[in-house]
Amino acid sequence: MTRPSSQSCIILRIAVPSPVNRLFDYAPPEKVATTSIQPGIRVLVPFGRRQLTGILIETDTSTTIHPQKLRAALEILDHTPVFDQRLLALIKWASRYYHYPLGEACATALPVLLRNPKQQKRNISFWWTLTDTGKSIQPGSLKNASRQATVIARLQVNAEGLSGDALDAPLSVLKTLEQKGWLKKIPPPEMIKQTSAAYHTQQITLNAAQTSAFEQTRNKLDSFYPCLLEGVTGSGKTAVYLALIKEVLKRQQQVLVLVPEIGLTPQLVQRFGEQLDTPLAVMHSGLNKGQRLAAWQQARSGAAGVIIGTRSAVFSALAKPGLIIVDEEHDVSLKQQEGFRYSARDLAVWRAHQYQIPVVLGSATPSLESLHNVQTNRYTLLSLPERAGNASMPDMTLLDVRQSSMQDNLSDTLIAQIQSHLTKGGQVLLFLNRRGFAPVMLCHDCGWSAKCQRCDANMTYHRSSRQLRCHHCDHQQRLPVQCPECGSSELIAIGQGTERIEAALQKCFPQYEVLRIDRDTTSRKGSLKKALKRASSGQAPILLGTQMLAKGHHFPGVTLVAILDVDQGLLSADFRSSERMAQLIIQVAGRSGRGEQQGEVIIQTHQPEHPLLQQLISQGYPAFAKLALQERQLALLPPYTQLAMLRAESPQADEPMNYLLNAKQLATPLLSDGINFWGPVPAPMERRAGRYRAQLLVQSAERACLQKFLRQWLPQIANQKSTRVRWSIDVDPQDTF
DNA sequence: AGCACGCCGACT
DNA sequence: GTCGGCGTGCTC
Repeated sequence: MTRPSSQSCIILRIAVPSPVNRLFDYAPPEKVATTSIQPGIRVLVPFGRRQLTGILIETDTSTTIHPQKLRAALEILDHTPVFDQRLLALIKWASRYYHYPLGEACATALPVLLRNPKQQKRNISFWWTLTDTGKSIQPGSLKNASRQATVIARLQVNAEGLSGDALDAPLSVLKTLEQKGWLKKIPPPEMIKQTSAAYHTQQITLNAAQTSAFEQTRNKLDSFYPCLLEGVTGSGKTAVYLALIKEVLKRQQQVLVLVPEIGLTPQLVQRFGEQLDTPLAVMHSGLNKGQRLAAWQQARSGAAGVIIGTRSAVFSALAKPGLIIVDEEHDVSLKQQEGFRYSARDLAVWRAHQYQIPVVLGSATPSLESLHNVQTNRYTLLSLPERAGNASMPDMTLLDVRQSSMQDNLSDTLIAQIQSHLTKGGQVLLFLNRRGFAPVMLCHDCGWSAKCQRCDANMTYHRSSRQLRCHHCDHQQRLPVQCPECGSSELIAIGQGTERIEAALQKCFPQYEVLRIDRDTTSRKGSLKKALKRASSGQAPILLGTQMLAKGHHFPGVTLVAILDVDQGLLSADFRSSERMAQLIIQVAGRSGRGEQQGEVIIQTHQPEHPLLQQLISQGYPAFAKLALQERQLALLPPYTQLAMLRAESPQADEPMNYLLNAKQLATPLLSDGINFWGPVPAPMERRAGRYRAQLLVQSAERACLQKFLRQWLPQIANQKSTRVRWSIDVDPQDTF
């Protein structure tokens, strides 16, 4: 039997957001012009009993699917692809490399409003704007039509118009307003024509090192040019970014800027906004659905010259990309820690290669991976060795606190130093990466300690709320008055958190204000901003906080920075912990002496002879990194080898280990040279939030070898039937626990 | 992941 | 008799 040779032979091969990692074949919907069928468009498809938004990956003329099983797609949702060819290639590559289903990878790359089947009836190809009549309407006069009022109000503040989706209103509402003559459809904005004259009005002054970094990159704007901009804190990396961005904007191209987290976005956005004469599209977790879509559209249409966002922005559709910048490239938050575990930094480099444009990775404390890439000549090193302006680098000293008298983690020497700086009118910043009052609550009479019911962890005592809280799950309870074991009322708080240090500081320095900044004091919206303002204005002489304080903020009055407990990081099981600790020390130290006065940094430790710590303090980060890289090489760890972590978890105690042992067995027939297993072992904190966890590390000297192995192995793991065990694979893991 | 089907225990 | 527990299997 022959098939009709009509257009019905076209098969749509679609990536559907489902953990089933393969494509699904569909017939085209009825009456659809074949011209609109191109890879990268969204297609509404029936999937089992549901309707899902999939992405068309390719078309074919035949299928191996039984004709009776082949269903027709319901609707073509786009005229122009949401992913152009190069973006689709990036997502495909990432899906393969991180072993995450393509359909789900596509879904995470799209704004929610475009992946929710209920909301996608509206046409994103058209934008709406107010007519002259519409402009004069008072939204308040539409009492009985609040949705219409909202639309009018939003368009009144967005003169250039918004798309139907960004307006987040049903089409019926928009149609009504159109009929009333208040609204009209407009085509999406084109790339805004920028007059190059505008960029000469505000010249950026660069010092010699900045000029050199800028010029080297500017000369490579037409080619793939991966470079590491290593600039000590305060050396003015942002000025180099700005100068480069202006060059790219002059060429009518866009710049994608990736930043680690929302915390430092406002400062960068403000500075960019002041210096650049182009709309900025900002993408971060604080936006609502409509705002996200608006930003996405500005990026895709080219209306925004600069797109600045957190890691998911690496998937933004870009009209005319000319440069990618990854700020704080060492930051762990650039790697997604669950689900689609991609590294935004690594994907940024891949994307830049694909577009043949430069990618600038900036950091004061580059990752060992990037430094290794410099050593092997894959990246060019651009360095800014000196602080901009008059500021000089702070003096760092290790303070050996062994056997010295301590009050709540503050040694006498440190207290004296704090006093001295305060007397001279300086501001003091103390850093402790542990919030709460005390990490352990112990019964003095029987030795009972407060453990979390759902985790293998002690509960932290929070004195202000008189609560015990687990920092690993959401569990919290009131502090018992008596020991639940023996009834004793002698419950004692062991160890120090920021809350306790705050109390100690208030006692030591009653005449000075202590400002504590951690997740507990800044949970209310806007309170962090307020506290940071108070800190940077110098109103509070003593600042105390967790790593929230470490990143990117400018406190010009700070002359002394103290790191209270550095030992924690040196003792951790993770092989990256010393790198993290060093980065944190340098970042925190960078808060000191950014103004005119000389800064000082004191690091309290019980391990003053620790070689990495010694190297860092006496020779600085580059020397530390060199030593740390040698250790990695000897230990056969990244960046000299490649890792992938298979994790398993279950509410049942022995299941994860058994599952991983079995997975390792499955691998035996596949094992080729160069694949090594480390484990399986139970996770260092075996039980977390009521689930038992185990892990198996796979190591190889060659990326390709590891990938080839995973490609054969993972499908077999997926076939292992186990209802309770959940597993995941993490390529290039950031945490090995 | 959903969502159904299916096969066994405690209820009005 | 059926309501509902979660094991098993499929999605073009």
